[in-house]
Amino acid sequence: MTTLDEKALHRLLRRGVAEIVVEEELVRLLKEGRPLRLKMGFDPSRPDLHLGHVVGLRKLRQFQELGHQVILIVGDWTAQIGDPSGTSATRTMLSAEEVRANAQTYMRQFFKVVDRERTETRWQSEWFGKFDLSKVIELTSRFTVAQFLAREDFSQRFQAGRPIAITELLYPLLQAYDSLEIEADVEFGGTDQKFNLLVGRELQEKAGQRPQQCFLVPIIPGTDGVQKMSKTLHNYIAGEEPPTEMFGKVMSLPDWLIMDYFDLLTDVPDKELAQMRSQLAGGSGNPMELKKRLGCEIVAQFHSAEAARSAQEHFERVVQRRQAPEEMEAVAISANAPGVVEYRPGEGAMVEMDRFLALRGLASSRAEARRLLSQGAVQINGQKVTPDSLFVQIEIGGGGGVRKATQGIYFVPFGAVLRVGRHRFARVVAGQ
RNA sequence: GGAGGGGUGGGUGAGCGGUUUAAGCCACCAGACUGUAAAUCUGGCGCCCUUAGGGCUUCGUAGGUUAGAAUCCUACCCCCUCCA
Repeated sequence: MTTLDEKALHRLLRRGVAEIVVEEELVRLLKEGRPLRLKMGFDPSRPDLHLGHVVGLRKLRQFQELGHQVILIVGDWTAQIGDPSGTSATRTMLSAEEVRANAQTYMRQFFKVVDRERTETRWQSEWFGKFDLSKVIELTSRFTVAQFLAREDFSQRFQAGRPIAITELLYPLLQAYDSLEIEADVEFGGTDQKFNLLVGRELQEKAGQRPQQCFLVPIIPGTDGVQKMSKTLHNYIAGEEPPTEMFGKVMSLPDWLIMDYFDLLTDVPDKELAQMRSQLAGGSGNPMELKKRLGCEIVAQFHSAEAARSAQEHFERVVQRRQAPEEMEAVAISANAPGVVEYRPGEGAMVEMDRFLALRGLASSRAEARRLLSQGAVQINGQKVTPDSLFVQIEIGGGGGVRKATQGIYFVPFGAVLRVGRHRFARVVAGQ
């Protein structure tokens, strides 16, 4: 066990913490000098892990560095109920294989942050698999409806006349029982988990166990800057994203989120954070530069420092200087491919651009391709394809079936870089 | 068991016989601008056909009434509330 000085304690219990119940007891536990059992649950119906979760995982990691033990609970039973915090549609039961696959996906990301050596993985089915009705009754008998209605989410819905499924009431109980089973000393969760964690605390106490401390971490806003990061709101940065995308998403964060992210998702020392804050406030710091640093810090955690560097280079090249990326997808043009009007071996081809873009997946439909063209979003070798040039009159075919096309025929040379919008690039190559 | 409310485009949420591919907002896409893929501004945002223009498809599902339906009728499915 590492000894605990005041500075370490401060870092552990102040930064990136929303609330601790009960803090004095946690401090006492930490000073006991034995490895604490830190509980963290995970819902295997949603294996994706994003930065919102990482806030808590980083905290677990910090505890591990002091010698404590993480117990990761795979919530294969609670997953079937659905977390009451949302609009909770009925969940479909997951097969054992699905749960296992999801758990693997999850852990692959989980252990990018948390130390595998100091983690024990437990499945709820270990204990709930042999739970019988008498135990359910015993468990439920320990709590009252009034207690549950104290929870804001439940009481609001109750008063608004919105439904609360019975199983939803069971959810916190099952989660609480997990704590009892593994004899958790501390349970971690976002502030929205407060109720659930408190139920665990209470259950342990009623069962004669030392009640767990509840460690609540802040919920971070998503890339929209307003709502909490979540998959359903499509405002998340996933742990599994490729470096360039992860970096790009960080750059697209609203500026006002920069410091929160630094605070909760990086190890940049408080002193530096304070500097950054004053820079931002005073207008002397460029938010873009800070965001680049943030992007690097985050990408490095999930990939590598090297990946972070090249992601930044990619950003500077493609976004800032508007140059083509080094690597891009190749699109082959052959003589009789759809959209090709005239094929010139060794040179390139005349193509109906809208059809071409749609068929090659560079636009989602022909209508979409037209929109992009008319908005000037398409470039060939850096040359903007202007709407005016849409109306080039060209004769197609020969002999009897002469057809006149008056729209969107362009010459695309082999080797050309095709750019659609800001993000999509392709290199044209000769095909069969 | 009884009474009632509701199912609309990725999300909210209007519309409640024609002027409706269906308001507004959000998300998203593009352009401009910029020290950022921030902010801001502008435009776009079902699909197909050859631009103009035309055609098709969409408002829980299936039928029906009508010159015409997201809007009316019938049946069915699903969701919710209240009383018991």
